[in-house]
Amino acid sequence: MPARRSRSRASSSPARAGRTRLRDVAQSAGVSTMTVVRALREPDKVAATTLARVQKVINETGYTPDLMARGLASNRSGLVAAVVPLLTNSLIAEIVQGLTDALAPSGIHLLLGVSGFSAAEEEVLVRAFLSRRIDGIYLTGVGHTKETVRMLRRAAIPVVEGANLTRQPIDMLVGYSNEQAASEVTRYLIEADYAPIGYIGAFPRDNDRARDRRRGYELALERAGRAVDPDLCVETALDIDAGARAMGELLDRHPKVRAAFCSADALAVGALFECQRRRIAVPNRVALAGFDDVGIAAQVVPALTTLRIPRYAIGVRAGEMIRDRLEGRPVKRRIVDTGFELVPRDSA
Amino acid sequence: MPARRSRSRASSSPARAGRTRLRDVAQSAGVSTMTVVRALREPDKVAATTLARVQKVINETGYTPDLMARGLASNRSGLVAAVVPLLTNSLIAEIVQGLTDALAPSGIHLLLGVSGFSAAEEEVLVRAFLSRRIDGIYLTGVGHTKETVRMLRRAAIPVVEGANLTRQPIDMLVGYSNEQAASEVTRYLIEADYAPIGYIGAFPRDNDRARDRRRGYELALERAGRAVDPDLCVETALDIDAGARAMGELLDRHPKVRAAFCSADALAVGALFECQRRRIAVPNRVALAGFDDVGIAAQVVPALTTLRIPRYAIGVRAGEMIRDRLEGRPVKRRIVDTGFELVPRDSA
DNA sequence: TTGAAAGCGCTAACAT
DNA sequence: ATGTTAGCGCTTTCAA
Repeated sequence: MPARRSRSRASSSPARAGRTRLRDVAQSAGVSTMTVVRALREPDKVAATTLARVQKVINETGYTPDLMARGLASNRSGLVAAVVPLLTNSLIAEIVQGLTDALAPSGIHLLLGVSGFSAAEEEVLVRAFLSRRIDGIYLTGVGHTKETVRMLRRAAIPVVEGANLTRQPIDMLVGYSNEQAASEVTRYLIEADYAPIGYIGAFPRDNDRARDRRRGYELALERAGRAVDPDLCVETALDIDAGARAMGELLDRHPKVRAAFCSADALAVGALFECQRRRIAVPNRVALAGFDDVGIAAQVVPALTTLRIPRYAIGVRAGEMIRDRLEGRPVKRRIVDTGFELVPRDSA
Repeated sequence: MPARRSRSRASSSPARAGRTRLRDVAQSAGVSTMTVVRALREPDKVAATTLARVQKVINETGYTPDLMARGLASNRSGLVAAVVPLLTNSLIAEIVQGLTDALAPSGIHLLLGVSGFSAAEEEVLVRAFLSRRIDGIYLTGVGHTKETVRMLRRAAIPVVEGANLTRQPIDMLVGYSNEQAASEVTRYLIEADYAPIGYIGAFPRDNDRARDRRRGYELALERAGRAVDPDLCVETALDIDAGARAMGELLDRHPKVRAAFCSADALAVGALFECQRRRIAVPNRVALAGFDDVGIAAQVVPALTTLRIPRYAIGVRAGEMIRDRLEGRPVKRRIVDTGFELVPRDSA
């Protein structure tokens, strides 16, 4: 039986075309692979002279470990996934930014999945990521399919749900009560005596944050003894254009609407522009309030009254929680309520 | 020599705690592993009855292939990386969105790296991603360290640089001439007889797009026989706040400035708000032009004159080019010039 | 302080 | 149409 060439294990004779392997380094340095591994990870446990020899070879060859092989052998991929509904939203982008920033120091890489506000798509992504043996995962919101939850529980990896609150997180959670927050903004509008107060929000389907925000709006009205008029509520896509169109619709339907609570700054900003186009004075004829306190909120004229949440910090905290778990540090609180803060400005 | 238990290959006796493996499926179905592989990937090559048996087991066990092991064995990770300078910018987020959308159908996952406008950090990320055996990579812009280029060339994987043009891409490229585009916007301002025309742009360091845009601005002035006054140019961070501050600075330094070319819509929008705060009429007293035609540009009042580039399409095209290469389809054009389009609106 | 051997779960190449 | 075998490049366990 002639030795096969194509997949021959011996690296000696035919000059290997591929990358330098651990074994190549070991061979060149005249040591075993284990010694190289130790030189890399626990240098103190290797004799100084041996260490020097190994490091020299590593530098010369530019050896980099194959993270794929390492992952297979060690049962640790060094990969953490993040599933977000969309990327083109300042709030979400900041959370992801926080995640990558928190994970980078540990050499963990981020696998990004965009679900398009679909729990089914989220499930598909989670399944695929699990196939990749991710070490942890960040999920937007607290609404997921049964199957998503089941798979994640079974995988027994650190899971952080973010940007909302629930009693029964899959594992860990860092967020705030969207319902309470929205209710607070609405109460602020109520106390300023605006009436009627309309609602402009994102589609609630597969979006628990949006649903809870609307609920908060309704709750505040009810608590104030005001009726909730579904006709004053417009639900739409989550961007500036949509916000503008929604405001137009609201104004057409209810020319006398006196205020609008927009469940996202992007929507509020769009609404503001629509008012400006119609020469409707804000806040004098219509007051506007947003949600998230994204960068633009403070800059727009009039500055937007909104609700501040620690956008970037949510991502960072989530990343840290995952890291803590992976590195064996106990996570004190599995549910972190970041809270929120009403930011009254000029638009309401 | 007693058989070791802990890492014993035999899966029969001790009920395996871990996930179902290919071998487990094969065993349960009473076939070899290869038959399971074929059932999964080339079902026609498997007898109907065998196929049914295998699929039954797969369904029952919920078997999912271990992509890590597959990657190691097949030398294909199914991972594509994207390195972007930051995420909290609408333009960039849309490109990444396009990338994931284009890659998803092939089951390729996106590894996200954020470099923070640092070529050195980009290099670190590229090196790490290469360690992970990525199958392809998207890089923002055409300016990279020598070492980044060297590593990528050596890795011989599909590389797409995006959002700018160069004669010598590392491999493939999909973008447009930032210089020409900026020059065109500036020329538009010149022909409208605004003078002097200021410049507000992102820091040029490790940002070739920003550098080229400023060059385009200067070029247009020179071609029109106008002097370039560095004092009319403000460089800053890339967000709305920074744009507002930059505009303030420009107005303070040159109260008579008649127009400003902002090398990104985020900056232009910030500048517009600053003008509104100072009750400076746009475009009557100061004309403003942006760049990118991000969603907000059309909505802001007055609507922003800007330059449209196919934001989302750049990401999609880049993703397709990588896929084509990976799937063995010849890539006709390695350099795709997407072009751009001046969008005159109300702000200038 | 160092090394040998087995194996992570899969695929590629070569049988039959 | 199905099976056998030898790896992918690393880590783990045990031994020296």
